[in-house]
This record gives sequence, C-alpha cells and structure tokens, in this order.
Amino acid sequence: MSGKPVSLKVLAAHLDLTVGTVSRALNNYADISPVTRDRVKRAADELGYRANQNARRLSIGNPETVGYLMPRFSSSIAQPFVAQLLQGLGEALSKRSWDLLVVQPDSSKDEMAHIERMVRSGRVGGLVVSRPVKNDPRIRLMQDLKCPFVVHGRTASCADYAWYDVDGDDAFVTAVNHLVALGHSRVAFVGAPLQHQFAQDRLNGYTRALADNGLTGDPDLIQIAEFSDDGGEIATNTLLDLTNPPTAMVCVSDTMALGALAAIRARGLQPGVDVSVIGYDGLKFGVHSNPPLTTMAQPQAHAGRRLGDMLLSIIDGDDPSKHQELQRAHLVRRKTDGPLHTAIAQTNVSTREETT
Amino acid sequence: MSGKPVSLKVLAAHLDLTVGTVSRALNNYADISPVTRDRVKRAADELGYRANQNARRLSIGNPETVGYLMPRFSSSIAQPFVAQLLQGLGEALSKRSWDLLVVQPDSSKDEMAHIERMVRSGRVGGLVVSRPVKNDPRIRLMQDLKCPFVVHGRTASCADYAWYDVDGDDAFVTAVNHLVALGHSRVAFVGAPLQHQFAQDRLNGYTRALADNGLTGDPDLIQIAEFSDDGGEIATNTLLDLTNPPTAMVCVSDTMALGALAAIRARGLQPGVDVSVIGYDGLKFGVHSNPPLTTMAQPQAHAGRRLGDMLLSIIDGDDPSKHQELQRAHLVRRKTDGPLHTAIAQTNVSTREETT
DNA sequence: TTGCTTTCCGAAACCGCTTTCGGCTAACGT
DNA sequence: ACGTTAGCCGAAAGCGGTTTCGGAAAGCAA
Repeated sequence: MSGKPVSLKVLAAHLDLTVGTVSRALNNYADISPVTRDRVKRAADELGYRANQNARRLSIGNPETVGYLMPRFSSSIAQPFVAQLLQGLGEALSKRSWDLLVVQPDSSKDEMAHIERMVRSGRVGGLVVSRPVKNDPRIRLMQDLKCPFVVHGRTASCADYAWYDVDGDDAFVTAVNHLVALGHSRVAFVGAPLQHQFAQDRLNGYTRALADNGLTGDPDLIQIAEFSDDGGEIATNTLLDLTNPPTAMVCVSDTMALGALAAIRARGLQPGVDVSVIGYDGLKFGVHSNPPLTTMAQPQAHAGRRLGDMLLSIIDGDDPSKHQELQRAHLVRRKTDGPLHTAIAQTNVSTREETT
Repeated sequence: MSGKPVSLKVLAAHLDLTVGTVSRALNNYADISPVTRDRVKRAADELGYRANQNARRLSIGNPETVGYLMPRFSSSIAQPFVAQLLQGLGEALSKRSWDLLVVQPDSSKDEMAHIERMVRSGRVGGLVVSRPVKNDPRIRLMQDLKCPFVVHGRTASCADYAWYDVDGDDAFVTAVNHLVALGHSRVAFVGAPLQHQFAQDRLNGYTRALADNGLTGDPDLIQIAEFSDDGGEIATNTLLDLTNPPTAMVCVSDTMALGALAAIRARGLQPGVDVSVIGYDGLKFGVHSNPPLTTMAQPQAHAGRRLGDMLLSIIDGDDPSKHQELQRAHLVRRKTDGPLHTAIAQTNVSTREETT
C-alpha cells in the first residue's frame, strides 16, 4: 500500500469496465448488477482505491468542508476552549466525513478577506465563528454571501442566525445573588472590553442583579481591563485602592479572576474571607488556584458537537433561526466565596485590624 | 457582492475572451499583453472572482493543504498547546495560502484510517502529528505512503524523518541537578505511561541525572500514573506513603505537578519547603497555583511556525532528515522548589516535628 | 417468432480551472 | 516586396470524478 494513488481510470481498466460504471457501482447505483458491484468494491479496496476528493467535490459541487475561524487574541492563556471546540466540531463533522478547516487570521480585515475568499472560492460549505463583537461585521458578511454559518456566542440582535451560547447575563445574576445572600453589598465587576458581546452580556447581568437587590450601582465598582490574568490583576488593584473598596467581585472569566486573586493576596488579604471573588468559565485549572476558585461553570463540553450538528442541518436547508441554543451556567463553589467580613471596608480609611 | 460565485467562464464571457486566456492573464503568463492582463484583473475583482479551489487544485494536482492530527487524550486539561500550535501552523501555511485541515480521530485504528484516506484521496500534501508513542505506527504508515510529514516530538529512532522537539532528557537532568544542588537526595519521578516517548525521555534524563550525581535510584521513587492532575495526585500520594518518602519530585508535566501540589497540601505539608516539586511545560497557569509552580518551561511559542515551515520545505523536496530541531527547556523558578528540610524524611517513621 | 419490458453497462457531457499547442496578426528585417 | 519573427490569443486536452442518456442483451408474454 504505497506509491501513486490509484485513480478511477486504472481501477476501471483493471476491471475491464468504464469509469462511469465503476463510479456508479461504488456509489451503489441501482442500475448496477449486484455481482459486478461486489466485484468492483472488492477490487477497489484490494487496490486501495480512494476517490480523489478535489475531483469528487468539484463534480458534486459541494466542498463537504466547514471552516472554523480561530479567535485572534494576543493572550495565549485565554484560549482553553479552542481545543475542546475543535474536538467537538470534528466529531460532528466526521459522522458525514466532512472536513474541518481552521483559519488563523491576524487582523480584522484579514479575517473578512479570509471569509470572503473561503466561501467564494468554494472551499467551505459553512463557517463557524467564536466570540462575536457587537455588530460583528463577520456576521453581516456571511449573511451577504449567503454562506451557512453558526456562531459560538451571540450578539444583541441575534434573531436571524444560528448560535450556541451560554447565558452570561443569567450567570452573573446568580453570581451576584449568591454574593448578596452572603451579605455583600459592595460587589464589583471585573470586565473585559465591552466590544465583546459576552463582556456586555455579563455586565448587564451584573447591573440588573444589583438593581433587583435594591443596590445602588457604584460606577467605580465597574472595572474594565484587558482580557487576561494581568488585566484582572490591574483592575482588582484599582478596585482595592478605592476609599470604599468592594467586599466581593465577579470576574468575566476565570483567567481574569486568577489575576484578581493574585492582587488580593499581594495585599495580605485572603480571597474568600476578606474579599470574595467569583470567576466564569469553570476551567479545570480553577481547582488548583490559591485558593481554589469559585466560578460559574459553563457546560462547554459539547459546544463543538452542537455547533457542528446545527451547521450541518442548516446547510441541509434548515432555517438558521430555528437553531439557537442557550445553555445555563451553574455555580461551582470552591473557596473564594464567603460571608461578608466588615473589617475590610475600613481597610483604606483606618489602619488595618485583624478580624477575629 | 453576493449570490452565486462567478466562474472563470462568466468572467471570460464578460470580457469577450476565452477561459484559457483569462486564466493565463490572472496567473501572469508572459504571453498575455499587459493591457489585457490589467483589463482582466480589474474585471476580476470588480466581479469578485475567486478561483474555485477544488477545480484549481484538481487541475494543478496539488491539494495545497496539510493536515494536523489532534492528539486524542481524554483529559481536557492536558491540551493547552493545541491552540498555540494550530496558530503557528496557520501562520506558516498562510504565507503560501495553503489550508490547514484538522482531524480528530477517536481511536488508534481510526487514526490510521484517517491518515491513509487523507493522503490517498489527495486531500493533503503533508501531515503533522503530535506526541508520538514508541514505535509509532503512524510514522511507519506515512513513510510507506510516501507522504511528507513532520513530527511534533520524536521517537527513539528519529534519524530519518523531520521533527521538532524540546529535549526532555536534558530538561530533567537540569531539574534534578537543581534539586540535588538544593540538598535533596531522595527525588522522585512522577511520570506518565511510558509508551509515550516523551515520558520515556524524561524518565531517562531523571535516571541519568541521578546516576551522574552518584545517587542510587530507588525504584519506589518512580511512579507512573495517568497523564492528568488526578494522576499526579495519586502518584504523589503513594510516594508520600513510602516509609522513606522523597523530599523532592520532578513531574512529567505541569498538570501532573498540580495534582502533586494538591496531594502535598492535603497532608498539611508545604510544597517548596517540606517537599519540592518541579513541573514541566511552563504553563502560564503555573503562576497562579498554590504555591506558584517551579517548572521547566519550553519555548513552544513558535513550535507551530517551525513545524509548518519545515513541512513546507520538505514538500518542496527537502530531505526530511535535514529538518530536525531540538529546543532546550529552561528552569523557571517560582515557589515550589527549596532547600532540603530534614524533618520530612522522618515523617512516616516518627511523629512529625516542626522544623524551625 | 414478434414485440416489449427489464437489466445492465458504455458513451459522453460536465464540474471549473490549468496548460500546451498552434495559428493569426502585426512588426521587423533585407 | 516577401519571408521571418515576435506578440497574443483561441482551441482543446486534460485533472478525476459524477451523472444523464441511450442502447444492447436478455427475459418475458403473446
């Protein structure tokens, strides 16, 4: 089993048949007698015949391939979900033996160009994109190109396309509800740049939950920073420098929460007792942080599978708007959430005192 | 810019030329007058023409695509490098506008079948595989198929193919050297199943370093477990249960080291003072562990790029054995390595005593 | 035997692009 | 003036499959 690939032509010659007949035999056409069909198939895998996919796809006019646009973030720490997503996508696609193409754009224009080229050149029959920004131009473009697509995440106006998302808004109300139930009233928000829709969603949940609990939203308690652990640390530092610092904080991601923990510990404060922090994502790594991170875990295990299945059925003709799936995150209590300690509130106004 | 893709034929009709002429014009053939060449190109991007890639690649007989076989591991926490690798690969390939195909096999036979199909069906012009096992059948297969490939990692007999690897052997000698310099003599090895070549390499470095330092290798100090944080925890527990437990340990990965830290802390021991642990990988997350993890960091930032470049030049005809790149890992000291504390050695034989 | 289905396969067009080959026109040389 | 040579482009043969169409051979009924 080596050397040059065997084409349909040589297979046909070997069988003393025409290529058309062999092709139909392999594809189980009804007008081929069972005996020659079997004969053809046997010879096919004896010779190790594999249909040339470029030829085949050209002929049937179907790329049988979907593309995945990798999120282009600088911080490498921020992408633990990519591998999982690709795995799920791969599973879904392999059921039909479709291919998965991944693209790594390095700028926004580049990304748009990639999309345009991939669909117009017939390389892909569908696309999946992650983490849309507000008014994401990619979505517009794919719609204009009439290219089937699904988005991992969603934007504000998401009625007319397919998406899979976990409810960040909802997650953040349960997170702050949890914190106020623990007695906290000054809970801060450590966020990422709001052009990312997910950052906005989670902020919305945060502010709504505050209002629902009759709490006045202090603008100072909302800190936006780079979407990374360093960003989380920086944001937390400015929060703790407030004359009236928060006693709890919700972070837009586990990664940022890790930075928050570092900032808190750096001041000799104890996360979970002096100041509570809740992350978001449910990363496995959170078990090993110092202390173990309480977080809103998302069931992202099979996001890839779902997205793949959705995309496939849309390509089959389904209405995209029928495929919208909103998952809920759930609270995973570890060690960074705890009841309110009153002493911390005075940290910056009086000299620090030990509590109990 | 929408609707059906415009083919070479309609473009030709629009220009009142033949498809052959238009094709040659777009591909800068010398026998096309500059004026019509420009005219063609202008019309091409006015109409938004994109060559159909399936047709093009069929015609030129080159898939212009390479495949990446995702490592099929159960533990999701173990794959932080996949996203980075893909990114690098994508960069390298995009310089020639080649495509990157990723495959997620779910069993070893499935993986072999995938390889065989991808190359024989002309879907890929090259392959990259990660983390070879000993005597990896994939390598044999790709060689038999005469398919250009590069390996991320390497096997024992790696003379006749291309690879990119970081020297795990070397890394583990510097790790244990560092530990013995700190006074440790009973240093353990927390490893992964040895069919993975990287696990064997690192074990080799460990035993060699022990011998070089005149230390007798205690078989009990070598613990092999599942390649995950849980595996690391289990291995560490059996190590600490020894009547003569180790005072330091080197772990085959940061993930396993995290499990080791958990096991150590669970006994009221303090990583870095009571027992030292050194991980491997240099994951960013290690900064946030409890305590921050000392590790052998590998410069895997551009592994993907290098692999991509290597593969491309091999496809161009380069001798694979000319492309072998061995990187060195370097020690990143954080907080889990420290000088020997003598008290711990008696932990299980006498009642524990506080040291200093 | 004739006539009429079935059954089964060959022939050929086509998918969209590349590339070779040959021929026409215009410009050149002498 | 005519032959030669470039310069440019059309025609056509692939690349390796799929799919429609038509017809030969075989089966059946009358």
